[in-house]
Amino acid sequence: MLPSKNSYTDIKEIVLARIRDHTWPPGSIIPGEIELAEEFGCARATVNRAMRELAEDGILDRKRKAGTRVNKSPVRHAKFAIPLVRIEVESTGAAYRYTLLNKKIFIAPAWLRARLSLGDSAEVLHLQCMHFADNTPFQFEDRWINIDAVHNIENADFTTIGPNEWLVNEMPFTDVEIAFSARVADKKLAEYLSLSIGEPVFTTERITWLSGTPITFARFSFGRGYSLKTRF
Amino acid sequence: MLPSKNSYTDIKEIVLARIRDHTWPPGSIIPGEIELAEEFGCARATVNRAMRELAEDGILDRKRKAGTRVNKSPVRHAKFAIPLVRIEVESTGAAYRYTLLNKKIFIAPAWLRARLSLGDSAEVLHLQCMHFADNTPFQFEDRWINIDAVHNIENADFTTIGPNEWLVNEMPFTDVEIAFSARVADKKLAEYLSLSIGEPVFTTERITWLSGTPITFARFSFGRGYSLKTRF
DNA sequence: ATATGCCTTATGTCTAGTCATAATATATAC
DNA sequence: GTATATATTATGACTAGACATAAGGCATAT
Repeated sequence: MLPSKNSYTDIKEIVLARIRDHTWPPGSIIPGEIELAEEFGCARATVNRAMRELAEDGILDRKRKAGTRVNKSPVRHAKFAIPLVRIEVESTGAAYRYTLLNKKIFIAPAWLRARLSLGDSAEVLHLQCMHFADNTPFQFEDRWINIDAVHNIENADFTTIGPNEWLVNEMPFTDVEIAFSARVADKKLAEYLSLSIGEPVFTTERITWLSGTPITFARFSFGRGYSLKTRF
Repeated sequence: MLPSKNSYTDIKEIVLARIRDHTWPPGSIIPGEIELAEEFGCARATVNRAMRELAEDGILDRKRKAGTRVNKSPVRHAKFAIPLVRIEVESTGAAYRYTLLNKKIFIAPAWLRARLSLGDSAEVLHLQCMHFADNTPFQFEDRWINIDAVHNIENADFTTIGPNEWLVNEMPFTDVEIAFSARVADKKLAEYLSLSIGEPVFTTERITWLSGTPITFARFSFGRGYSLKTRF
């Protein structure tokens, strides 16, 4: 029986403390919600919220009937904000500028069909564009859009607004896959980003789907020294 | 007045749909929880949960009294799992092997003191180690630990268990900063990771604190072709 | 021994309230 | 006009219940 004042954040703290001092060692099952609610002198819903959030953070593993366990390998979850490039640039105080380099409709190449599970003759809109911060190259965007899946695509000219921003506003999506990697600058990329050939380039790739239908594949290549940060 | 069956996920869907079809354009204020609860025929708590989760996802911006607004720049949040290297390697089916390369106590160098806000004569334990997947280099770990902040550090020899795994099990932390970037392989790194000098290396850096006290700084350099993926 | 279905149980979700708190808007005092 | 106190209001947190659902375990029939 603990003192009266117990919020769900307090409960989270207590549970975390018990995990850290090995009262509840990794892999062990912890008492049920009802029992904990009694111990903490609060409603089960309050315990539930605390436990749910700890499970979302990867600290606990919950299963109906099976109960709640302390996660064996403390997989931490880092949350990254994925803002629009424009916002990201503007938030540094720099002026944002956008340029469309290429825009053309293709039959999807084999590698793209494989990535997006597209049919043999699927048409895609291929766009290449640059995002600048105070006129220094910030990001090169290489994007393919599945034309069949995106309504209204013919009404977008992408000369003033980037495909990312357009899609975010016009096109809903349900699933996203993001990958981060380090790549080598080839001739084209070096030229666009004012790099030397062979320089490392921080790259993110994104695929989005709308309930199973692939919408778009995009590769973002960042300028020299870019670093994606998060704190939590 | 909508049909009866309304869960908080349904409400999220409806709200998202209204944002996407511009019923509630970006920046606009949306009806209060009580009003929405009436419309959807459910309790305010249910609307609250839907709205809270949408706010956590960066879709909405909520403030007491001010009300709930559609976020102007739809900042999406990507969640990455940060597992232990060992688990990451083992999950690919490969055999994990760990080697300690160096272990020595130093007076913290200036750049580290600046990063961790350490005093002039603070002592740090510097460790370098390798993580292998099936005997191919997977990750090089370069780690500095603030000795004053970590109890029991003298009892850890780090020959069989990596510092990351040891710290996760022994040392609580409250704040983490993670940065991702692409770097160039220098001579040492190329040697450790079986790369050529100048090759791009995917790098993550991590700093952790325990309620304001810096615990450790670590830089992880990954082998060729590594890519950090997430899906949500 | 094995497969099927039922029962139990812990979590998941929900309701209809209450009280708390932060931020705005308004009224008041100077 | 400006600063300060006050009322209002929307979200935040919580309670004590309820029913839903998934999954483990047990009993039964084959």
